[in-house]
Amino acid sequence: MEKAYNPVVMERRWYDFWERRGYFNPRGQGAPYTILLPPPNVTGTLHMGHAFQHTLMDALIRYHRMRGADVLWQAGSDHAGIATEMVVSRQLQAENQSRDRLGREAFIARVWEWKRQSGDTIERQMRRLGASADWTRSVFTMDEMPSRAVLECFVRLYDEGLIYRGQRLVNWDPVLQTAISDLEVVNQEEDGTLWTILYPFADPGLRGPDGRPGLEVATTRPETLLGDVCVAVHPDDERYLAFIGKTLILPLAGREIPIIADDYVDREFGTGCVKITPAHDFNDYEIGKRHGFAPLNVFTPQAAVNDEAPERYRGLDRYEARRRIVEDLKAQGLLLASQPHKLQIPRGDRSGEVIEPYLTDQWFVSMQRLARRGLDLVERGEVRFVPENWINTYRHWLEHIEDWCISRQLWWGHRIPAWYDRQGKVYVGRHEAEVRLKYDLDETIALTRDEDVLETWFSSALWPFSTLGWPDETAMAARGYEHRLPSSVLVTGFDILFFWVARMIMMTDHFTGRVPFHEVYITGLVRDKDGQKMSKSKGNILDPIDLIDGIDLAALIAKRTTGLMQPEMAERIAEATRREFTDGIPAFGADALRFTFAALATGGRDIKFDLQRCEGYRHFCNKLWNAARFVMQKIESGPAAGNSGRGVLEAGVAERWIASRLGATIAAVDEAYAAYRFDLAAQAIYDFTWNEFCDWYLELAKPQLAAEAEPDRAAATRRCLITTLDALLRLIHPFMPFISEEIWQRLKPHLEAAPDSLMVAPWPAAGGRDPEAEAEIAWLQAVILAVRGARTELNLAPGKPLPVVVLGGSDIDRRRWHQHETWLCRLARIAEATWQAGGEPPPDSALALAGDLRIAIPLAGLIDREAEIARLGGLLEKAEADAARSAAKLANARFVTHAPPAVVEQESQRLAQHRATGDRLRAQLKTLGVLSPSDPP
RNA sequence: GGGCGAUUAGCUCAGUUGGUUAGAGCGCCGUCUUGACAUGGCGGAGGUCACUGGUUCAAAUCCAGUAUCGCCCACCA
Repeated sequence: MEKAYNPVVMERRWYDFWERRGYFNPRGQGAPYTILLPPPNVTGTLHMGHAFQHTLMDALIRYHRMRGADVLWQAGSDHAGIATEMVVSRQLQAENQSRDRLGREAFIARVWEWKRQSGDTIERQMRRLGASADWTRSVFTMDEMPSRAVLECFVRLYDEGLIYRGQRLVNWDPVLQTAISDLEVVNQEEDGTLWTILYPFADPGLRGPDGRPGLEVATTRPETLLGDVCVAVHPDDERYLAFIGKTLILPLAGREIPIIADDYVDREFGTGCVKITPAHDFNDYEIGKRHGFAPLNVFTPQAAVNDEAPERYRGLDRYEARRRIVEDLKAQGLLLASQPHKLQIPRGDRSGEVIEPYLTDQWFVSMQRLARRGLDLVERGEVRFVPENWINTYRHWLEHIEDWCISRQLWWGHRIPAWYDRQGKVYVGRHEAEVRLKYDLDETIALTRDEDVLETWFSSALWPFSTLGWPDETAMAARGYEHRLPSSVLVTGFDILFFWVARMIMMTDHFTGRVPFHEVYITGLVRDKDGQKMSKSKGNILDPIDLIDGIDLAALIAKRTTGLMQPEMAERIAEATRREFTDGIPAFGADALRFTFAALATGGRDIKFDLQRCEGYRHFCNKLWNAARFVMQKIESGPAAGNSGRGVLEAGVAERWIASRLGATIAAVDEAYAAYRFDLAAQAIYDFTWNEFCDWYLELAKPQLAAEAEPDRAAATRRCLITTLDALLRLIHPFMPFISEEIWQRLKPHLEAAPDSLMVAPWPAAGGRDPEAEAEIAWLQAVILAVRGARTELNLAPGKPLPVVVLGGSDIDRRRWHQHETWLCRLARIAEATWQAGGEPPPDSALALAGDLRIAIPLAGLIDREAEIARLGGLLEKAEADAARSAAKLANARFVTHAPPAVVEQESQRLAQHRATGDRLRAQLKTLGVLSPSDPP
């Protein structure tokens, strides 16, 4: 084996090997275990969030595959309507072309072309990460199979009355010119102005509460004034009681509008008078409805003023109209005040544009009934969230859900299966022929199909069963519908809990009567090392591929600064990047990256991604690599004991110990997987590998391998090296598939009845513990650590073997010492040990304490007396403080009577131990000439 | 305005039902080119567990409140 771990050459080797052998496909045996890949959008490339989630999914998939399950990781991708249209539109713009000039058909052809060339990017990246998804079953949301499910569901929901079409106020993006759902609107607090406008009374004789000839109305959107239908006050507001039912003259428009009472109005805010514009505000829409006012729409779809408004304002953009209206009001003396005001601005999550409430015809899914079921299923535990507190968020949303606007005025997506006759009557069916048949329409009636498409999340909501061939029975049988639904677990981010998870639960239940998955593991967000959200505009994105392969500084800066929405940020981003990555990013390899993600995945909270962590796990790979190299050298240098009972019996205490520790580690890892605690699993593996296998077992093995006089022992040791490394590699494989396979393939010739690949090798069983061996080695470690500690603290040459005198101790200590003398001498660098039954240690010696043992290191002339006195003094101080604390506890009668006997017993043993330690230290100090260092406590 | 979460070593985080002297990695200090590994070995320093009060024999852990930060939801013009 090469001396250093090198991921770059190695990781290329294995992926094709696995895939060619069909290991990614279900094997058709065992209990089903299924994960649906949240289909990534075809717009982009893999980002850190994907890599994180994919790592966890792949770990689960590989783990369960090794445990013998019939595993399917269902791959796929999403057409991502708006996002993809935007990407392609931007490309067209760069070519001086446009969507509208191209026309619907040509545009869609163009998007398909983009999809084909970019759709593979994510898959390629996932392969680099080692994702063992079944690519042969990969599904795209606009493929024929899922599209059939979309049609079917739409038609059924319509026929059941759960889908309806209607004119409603919706969130409208005036730039993209499409409706979007509530969830696609993000409210941001921004600076604005609150204007106070005087609406004059129609009756010139009237005076308002402050003596003015009208009512003062506060608004943040004066341009919508043109669409006002009334002014509302609170029914109990004494200031305005007298005016309810009177009328006002709408400024600039000159229309007469009434004053009404509605308890929606907050008397404390502004002037207590609210202008009501039903066509341009969601609340006003409701008030208008309550009081029988028809909405008056004064905007075009582009959010310019339309012909309903006075001529002076027609055609003006909404902001231009605002400016002009404020100006005109001021000129007429009707603008009473304007003050800075913070307000929530609704923006489209994709376009970033300010969203208009806008009156249009759209398709909706009626949510009440579906939501009740969706909530019920989770409340009853049929779908379980991990961490479970997400149920609160889920519940709150479903309890306050509004009907879902599913139509989009776009071209890229599933076209709505609705047709209209000349009178605008709507007919819904799977295709035109079915519609004619269903509604008895002959050929003389011209039908035109609805121009709109369904929003992306509609098809996503059906994903758990549309990928299984539903509703086509043949396809369902072929795809294993019966045992793949529900899937085992969904791994996804909280950001799409409503967009996707909730809707899948509702739709899957509605159409199949099943839940889509048993568990939802909700991951946190991957943030940068300072906790900032990673985004292109902040310039702090990391491409997972760059962590795997490495990237130089120039290329990284180029990547971060090209294609920015705000090019002026480029210099600042470049500067920050230079500061953080002076030498670019080194190649960490996919395994180290994956292990980092696993180690950071603590119970669903956001993770700050720190390169140093990744570097640490690359070192871990190197450690593993070198441990394997050592094992390979040793097992190739002589025979190994067989797997027979005899070999096991020959195993020494070190072998029994490492087997016991391995068993405990496997149990811990199993437990961690069951609880989705990837961090704990990674920790257990890391700890075992480094701190037990490498630091102790390999060191204990060395003298056994070198003992030529004991060939059986060496053979048993070789056997143990083989079995432990084998099990360890299996344990590591779900997190680090490449390095584990690479090493395992080299180990394979030494294994009996091994499969072709580690990937399909069985998961190791968590064997029983061996308390006797654990106690024995714990004793050994305590002695070695005590001697080493004393040596270094006294600045004794670390390499030089020293003679020691051992005092005290029990028969067991004595037996253990003699039995393990080889190890003690080697690992603690002891030249020779002399046992002394009792009495004083040699003068001028240092003392190491391990349990009841006193180990004196006589070093006349070499020892720094003052240093040793200081060291022992420190230890004594601590022993006395500990003893005092225990004594105080035991002196407390309430403790002795209330605490469980075991705890009291433990405490008194502790006290005895501390006192004994103190006595020994005092005795030792006395031999160094320190008289009565302190009185016993 | 509601809801959720966080606050533990210089940094990033563990700490399961209350019970040794609160742990890990990274970083830091000292030391060692010993035959798997300097991407390493050995040893070490470093914490009033945000704050206040309460429950308890015993609190990082349970309860109440406070502070700071973050996220989600929400119709104050």
